[in-house]
Amino acid sequence: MNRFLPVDEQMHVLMRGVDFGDKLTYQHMERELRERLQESYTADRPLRVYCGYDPSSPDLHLGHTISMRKLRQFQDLGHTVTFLIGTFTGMVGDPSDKESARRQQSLDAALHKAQSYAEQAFRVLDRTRTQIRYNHEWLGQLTFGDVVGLASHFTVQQFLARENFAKRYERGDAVWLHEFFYALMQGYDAVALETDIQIGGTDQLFNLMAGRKLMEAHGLRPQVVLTFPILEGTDGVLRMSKSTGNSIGIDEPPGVIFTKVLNLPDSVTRNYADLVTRWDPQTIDAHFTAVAEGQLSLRAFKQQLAWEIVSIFQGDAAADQAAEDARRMYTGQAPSDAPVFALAAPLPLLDLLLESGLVQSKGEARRLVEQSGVRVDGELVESKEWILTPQAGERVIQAGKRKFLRVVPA
RNA sequence: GGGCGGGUGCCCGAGUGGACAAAGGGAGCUGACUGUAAAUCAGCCGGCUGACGCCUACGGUGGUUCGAAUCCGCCCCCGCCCA
Repeated sequence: MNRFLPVDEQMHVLMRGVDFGDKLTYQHMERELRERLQESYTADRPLRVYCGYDPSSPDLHLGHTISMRKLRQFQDLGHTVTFLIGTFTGMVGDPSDKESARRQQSLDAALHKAQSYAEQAFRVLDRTRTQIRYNHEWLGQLTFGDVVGLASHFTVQQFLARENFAKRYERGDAVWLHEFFYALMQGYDAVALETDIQIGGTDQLFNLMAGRKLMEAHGLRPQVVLTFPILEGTDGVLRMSKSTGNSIGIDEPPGVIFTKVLNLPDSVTRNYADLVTRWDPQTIDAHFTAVAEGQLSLRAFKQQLAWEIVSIFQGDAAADQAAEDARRMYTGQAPSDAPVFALAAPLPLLDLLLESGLVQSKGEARRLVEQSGVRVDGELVESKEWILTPQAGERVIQAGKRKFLRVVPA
């Protein structure tokens, strides 16, 4: 009795969403994947699959989860998955997605962020079947001679052909030598892990291919690479990234995730539905057809999308609560997770806003009132002189559209 | 090592002795409109203050001056080019 599903069934699951810029590459990789799966099936040996994540921020966001969900599929099909944390590569910073050089960080800083990465990863991955590795373990061991050896497999022209480097080079901006090393490092990860398959975003193709080249140079069979589309950020313009402030973290409060999804530009809803949800392509098509034909409002669809996304990472109950809170906020009521402020003695409203953290300074509080942005129990505050006195029951302060505070007697 | 150009508020960027908390843009915030979106319009956008005003701020430091982001000395950092 074989523990693996038939190759065709595995292929059906695994190739879903795969995206290469080039048709020929797609065909090659599809063929190679099929071969490997067949060998795995015949030999009853699981494939080694990995994806690397650089800890540039302490939190994983939806963009990370695309490849993670693919890893999960490999796990569910019985293969061996390595969640690789780029503690070493993270110090250098991947230049792939940047037109300007990224700032470097220390190993300590990278390790610190790696901790929460590993923990958050299990919102998607199966903890019992995941190996977590850190690439400083082997990259930190390489000698200068080793590095020269790795570098000798590439030409400067190959790097300068990359659009991001070419642009900077033409503009006269700095292209640092160590940025070239990034691809070597990631490529060497594949060597060190002796991997069968590496997955990543479409922007990672060059780095993944570098892995193939280096594996061959080390007498290993080159890995199969699979790339997937990039998730747009909440601004609908740039790719999702914590540093550009357009990300949705999977560990954020459910209500925050929910409203962030609701507020996505219409233009990216398809991108999110395709890449983040658990829905199959037919379901997604059906939804968008319904929207196009006016049977489903895009707004209602976004509600479903938001619920789905919260549910994936935090469960159905959290999603239900987030949906309810979104509705309450829309009608001017405090959401369930609004902070509570215990009022012991009479306090000017401006001070209350400041002390509760709703605003950053008293000037901001003043401005907010002047601009008709503050309500107490739904009633617009027109005077900056308001003083709140403790009284029985809960009162709701609203500052702007989104910030709520519940005031209760101390 | 040499030549040249830079370091300004969250970001970009103007400003070369007073009218500068510092043009303009972006981001952000509030309001109107709207679909809880986008776009658009209006306002706000260092801190304290009811306000006058005060404090902090233009890489660091020390000067010149009634007065400096602006001038001078020293220091730190960065970019391009040449070697």
